[in-house]
Amino acid sequence: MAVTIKDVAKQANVSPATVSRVIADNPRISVKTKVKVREVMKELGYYPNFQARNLVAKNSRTLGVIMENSAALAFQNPFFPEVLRGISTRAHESQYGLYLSTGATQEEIYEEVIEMVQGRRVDGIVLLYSKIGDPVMEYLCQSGLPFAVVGRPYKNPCSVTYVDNDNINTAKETVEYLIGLGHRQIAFVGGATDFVVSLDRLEGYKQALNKHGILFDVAYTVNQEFMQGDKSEAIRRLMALELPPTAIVTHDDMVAYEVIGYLEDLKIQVPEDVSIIGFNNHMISKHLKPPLSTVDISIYDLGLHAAELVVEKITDASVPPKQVVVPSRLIERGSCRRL
Amino acid sequence: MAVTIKDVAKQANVSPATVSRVIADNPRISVKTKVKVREVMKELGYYPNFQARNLVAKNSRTLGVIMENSAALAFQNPFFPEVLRGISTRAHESQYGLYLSTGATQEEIYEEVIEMVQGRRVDGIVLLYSKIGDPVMEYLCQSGLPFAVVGRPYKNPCSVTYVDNDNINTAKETVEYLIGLGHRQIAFVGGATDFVVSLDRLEGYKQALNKHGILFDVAYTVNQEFMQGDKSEAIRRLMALELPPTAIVTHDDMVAYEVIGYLEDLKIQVPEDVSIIGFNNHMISKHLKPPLSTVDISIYDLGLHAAELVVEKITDASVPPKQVVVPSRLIERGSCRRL
DNA sequence: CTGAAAGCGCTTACAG
DNA sequence: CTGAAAGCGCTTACAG
Repeated sequence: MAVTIKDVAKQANVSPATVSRVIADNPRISVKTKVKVREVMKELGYYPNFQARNLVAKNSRTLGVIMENSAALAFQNPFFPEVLRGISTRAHESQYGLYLSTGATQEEIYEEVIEMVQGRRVDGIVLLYSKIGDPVMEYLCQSGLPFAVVGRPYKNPCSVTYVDNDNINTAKETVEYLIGLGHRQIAFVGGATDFVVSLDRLEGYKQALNKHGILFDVAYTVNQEFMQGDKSEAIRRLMALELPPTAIVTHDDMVAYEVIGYLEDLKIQVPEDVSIIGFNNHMISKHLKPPLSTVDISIYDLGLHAAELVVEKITDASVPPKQVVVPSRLIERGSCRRL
Repeated sequence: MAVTIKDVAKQANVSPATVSRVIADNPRISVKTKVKVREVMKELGYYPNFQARNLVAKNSRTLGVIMENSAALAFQNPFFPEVLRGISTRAHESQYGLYLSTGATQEEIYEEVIEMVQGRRVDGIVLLYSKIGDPVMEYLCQSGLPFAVVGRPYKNPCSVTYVDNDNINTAKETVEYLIGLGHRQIAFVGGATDFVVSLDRLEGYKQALNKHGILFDVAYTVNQEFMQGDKSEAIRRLMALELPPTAIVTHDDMVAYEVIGYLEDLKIQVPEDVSIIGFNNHMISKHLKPPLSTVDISIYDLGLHAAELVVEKITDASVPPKQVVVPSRLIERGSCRRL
């Protein structure tokens, strides 16, 4: 049997209440008593039982982290580990633990989140994605539990606390960079269309084209869901257009390299024939061939701020919803060329 | 205030004990009562409080997952997300939650683990690494809590439950594959030397050389710590040997590509001048140039089995320590050539 | 088949 | 400065 507060109390000749106060470092307890109790605690190897403590404290000092477990994609992508590292670091600073969702489908996740919240398993939640019509976010909103989203919510963004890049402008500037290099036929390979980040980047892409008098044409866009089918076929189709793209923006570095692979199959060289640009600045991208121009979106900071916001909200329920914009920046390397 | 068992009891005109039994689906409760109580639970939106339930049940239905958060490396590497996906899947099947360590240093992790265990936060633990002289594993051993390690323990492996590849033989076969292609000068770029996996693979490397009458020479080995210094310099030195390697085995695909990058800086081509082989079969490796020959170590299965073993041990404390060997296989692609 | 009571290990007003 | 008592929300022998 584990040693409890009673064992310590008995051994130290004080009441359990006093031991509890020593643990909480209550200033009304004499230094002498504290020293003695702490000695006994060490001697017996006492550690507080979290379940008991949390039950009465009505908190858990735990943050729930909600992510999708389904797609191998979600995991292979460096986004998840890096954002988690940011969350983890910030949580550890404030002595919060991390509880991870394990569900694979949207339904499983939904059920899990409700259990976490209603079951008082977590004090707050970091939602690692923002998608359209997501019941999880809706539930979270009406639950009243502190939470922060990594990514802009689709509906009423002002009432939700979130961290995001300015994806619209980032995408816009990225496309304008290519336009500045003389490109006019620019393709866009985006992520799944139910993610807000995909919509935002597509919007930025459109805005850039529009600003420079280039007509938007869906034929130049490829989305992730489509790519789940036959990716190489999607690229083949793209390059078979009457005016094939001279530049391609992709939503992730690894996807960029995959596209480069398909282009090579078609004897199309990067950057000689086609320029390409990625997102996320994967650690390896600068070492690969060609070194990839990419947008660094500061994934670690996204996680750090999300955790920060949740902890703040837990600590002080009266803070209004906040939105943090994490800067992103274009890193020029060798995968784009001037026309 | 959240709705409790008492609220349900009152509304359903039964005692709290009965409600509790309905939750547990106790067969001694009449169907009629069950139906009524369940109705009320749904009506009031009742969810059990985990803290309370766990306190009396003396378990938490939670698995602790211990990993290192320090190195950006640990996270960028696809190993972590993929092994977590395996763990997550298996845990979810048995309705276990996942609690993640957040510590960055070995000391922080050590403290966290003790708190998790003594504080009854978790019912079992998956340790995601095995390193020499790790106080965490020693503590876990003597704690009596069910745990499983991903990776062979350095000391008394027979008394610890773990999952691993047969790293010695895998490395041996990998090197023999290169020897079979006519290579004699084979370099080895391994991970940090305090990880058992690194030792094992180095051992396999040595065994292969020895078996084929090739003298082992440390000059042909580069370890990760060394590489933390100046990686490109390490490769330069390697290639400046009197008999430079004609083949290089690296412990990770991404490291392999980084090495390839440094080789290219030296105007050395892969596979024309040097053959190279990776580990982990990163999703992107088949798309990159050159397509990388690599050892697929079934990371997902490593996680799946580790979780399986812990759950089994939790369910039945009497099961003896088990060791599961997950198969790995060499995937031949275009980065090696016959001499 | 169901209820009253005790208890899991802790915290926190309330007294003194 | 410290203790006795009540209670957090649940479960589980023990009765009946």
